[in-house]
Amino acid sequence: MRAMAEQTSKHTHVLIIEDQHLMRLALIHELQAALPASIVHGAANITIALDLLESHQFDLVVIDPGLPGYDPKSQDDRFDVVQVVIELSPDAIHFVVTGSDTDEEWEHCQKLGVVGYLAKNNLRPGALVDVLQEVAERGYSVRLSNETTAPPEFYHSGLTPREQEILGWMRQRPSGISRKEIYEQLGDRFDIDAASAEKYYKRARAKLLKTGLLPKGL
Amino acid sequence: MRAMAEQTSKHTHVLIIEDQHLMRLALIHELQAALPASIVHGAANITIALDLLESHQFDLVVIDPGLPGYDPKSQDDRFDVVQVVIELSPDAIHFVVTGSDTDEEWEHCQKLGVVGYLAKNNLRPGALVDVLQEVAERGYSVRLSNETTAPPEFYHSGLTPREQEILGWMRQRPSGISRKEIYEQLGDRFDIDAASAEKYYKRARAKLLKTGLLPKGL
DNA sequence: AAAAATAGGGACAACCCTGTCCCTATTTTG
DNA sequence: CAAAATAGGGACAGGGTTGTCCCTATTTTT
Repeated sequence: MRAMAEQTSKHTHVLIIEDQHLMRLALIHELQAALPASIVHGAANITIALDLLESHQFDLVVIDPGLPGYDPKSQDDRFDVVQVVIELSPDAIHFVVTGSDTDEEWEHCQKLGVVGYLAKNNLRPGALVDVLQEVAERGYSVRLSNETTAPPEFYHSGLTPREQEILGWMRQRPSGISRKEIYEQLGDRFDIDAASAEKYYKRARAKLLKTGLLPKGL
Repeated sequence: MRAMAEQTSKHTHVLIIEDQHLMRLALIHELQAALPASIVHGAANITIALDLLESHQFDLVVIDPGLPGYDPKSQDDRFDVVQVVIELSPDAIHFVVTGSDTDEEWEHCQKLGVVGYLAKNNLRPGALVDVLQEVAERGYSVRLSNETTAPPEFYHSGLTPREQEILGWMRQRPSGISRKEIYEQLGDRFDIDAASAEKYYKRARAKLLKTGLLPKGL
């Protein structure tokens, strides 16, 4: 009485192949945020990945070719992983995520069937929605390594995520822009009232003041 | 009227230097979980890091030596980053987190003053508490790369974190162990009632059944 | 066959986060 | 000076998560 049609649901089935545990978890979270109705599987090594590929059918597979057991300096080894995975999931679309990206590797991966090539370096929270959309529109998406000018981050254990987020944006306020304008931008961005954004900022500020520590830019 | 004593609070001040955004975020979360009363700063590149090191005093600095602008194949470049950071924060303890660890690099880092050397490969969620304790007890902690036998992971967008967690543990149940025993272990581990753990598992199961998808091991 | 384990629920309080609205001083800007 | 912006709050509803307790069938074990 086994159910034959296991892929009847409307969910997107995703597989993440990545040996760094924290990165794999982060990618899983990113994927779930980008694809609200999704089921995401994680594989820490190629053995598990092959098992899952044989027993499930995926719509999207994300591969980090830098797996243990393969020589990280050997391009052939890296491509082997990608090629095997693609052969086992011919109907899925495939992304490669890597810490050491090169233009040549992307070109080679593209020939193997990869449509997304993303440097870990250039993969920010929330960026996957853009990547997915770009793939849908243009057929591929490439984000090579990029020395970013990200502002310093500040995390206080007493703040809620919203407060953290609002505070992060406020700390990037360019001179000449009033806070009020930021509140409006934030309200627009998060689809909340500007007054609410203001409230969050004030509460965050109050918390930091109480503990005697708020960053320079207020 | 500037406040001179900025480090009066009881909080632990942490700096994470890591160029991969998702990994940096993950490390920040891990640190906040491991050090409940902590203030964590993140730096995506060495420039920001140096700025922060000059303007703040840290208790713990976590460094990924594989920063852009440095030749990843050059050991000298990697050590340079570590050395400069240590010189600018002589009172802090220093961890190195890297995707490409070697025994020799650890030995060299140790001479520079590093007390924690962790392969990203071998850094699981929650592991930092153990690392911190080991450092406190033995003075150092090393976790070199390790081809782990992690079980496959399964994430469904409709499950709460607790349900996700309980389900993850339940899926690893060895044969011969009853679910009830797992409930008791979980209750012990999360400091909740075994009955609550059972409840979470059942609810998770119900949700998966409703969408027509539950992993093989029930 | 009796006992234990399991499936599949309902009800409920407590808590936190979110989001909205409203208020008054004080400071800065035009 | 007058107007706008900012600091620093209070109150409150709604929602989700957590955690506890309780219930009845069905299945498995002993």
